[in-house]
Amino acid sequence: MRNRQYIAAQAKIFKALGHPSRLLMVDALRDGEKCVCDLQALVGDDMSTVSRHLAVLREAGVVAADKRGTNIYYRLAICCLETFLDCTGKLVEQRALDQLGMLPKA
Amino acid sequence: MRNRQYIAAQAKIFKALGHPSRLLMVDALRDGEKCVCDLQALVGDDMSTVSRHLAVLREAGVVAADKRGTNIYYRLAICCLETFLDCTGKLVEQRALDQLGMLPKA
DNA sequence: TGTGTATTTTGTCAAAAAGACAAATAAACC
DNA sequence: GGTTTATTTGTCTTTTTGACAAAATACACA
Repeated sequence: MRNRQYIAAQAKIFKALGHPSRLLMVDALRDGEKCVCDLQALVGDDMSTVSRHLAVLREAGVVAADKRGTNIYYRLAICCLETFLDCTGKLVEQRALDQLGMLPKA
Repeated sequence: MRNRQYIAAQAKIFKALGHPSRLLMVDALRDGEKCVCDLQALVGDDMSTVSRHLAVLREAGVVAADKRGTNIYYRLAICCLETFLDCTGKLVEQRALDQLGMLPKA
């Protein structure tokens, strides 16, 4: 099923992951759920900015939240991230190595 | 290795995939390499727009290109896309179903 | 060499996203 | 009930992205 709407919804997921702060938070959530305050401390942005980023991730379906006590805890809602992050990580490393390999030419 | 630069480079990959036209092209490339003209026909955008999108994908390391004869052929440069697209696809489907389930409430 | 074809680059503009700050909300707890 | 704490929302400014058109490049081939 490769139609436009389907692709657009998938693109939304990728887009949500396509920001350093958001990816950093998502990456941290691999260790388990965290409250907004934890995530704020992690990325160091203004609280309102963090909240907005989290909203983007929620709307894309990447994370889910639930309130317990005083805090709101976020957790991953996407199961397969692990392998893909490993994969993109390898790609990043490979490209870094390739670029080192290119340097001698200059 | 979860540092900022590394995360940023990974975010760049996600960002590149986070556009409907780009994801559509990437998805099409799962079937094998295609020339720019094929991809342009596929997404239906202006040729210059397609070219820009391809540049984004290239710079993120998602695709690679080589010229043969008159045309430039693009292919996937990222191996693990298959499983992740299946996964995000399932997520999209699940969310669509969930939303249908929500409707009766309204 | 000249010509047509495929692709990329650049200019310009409109639209979307990010970030900062203040204000609002909500819920827990005294 | 009022205060504190955690989070979201409104609004504004700045930055980035995307689309289309026009110009430039590259290059195969007659």
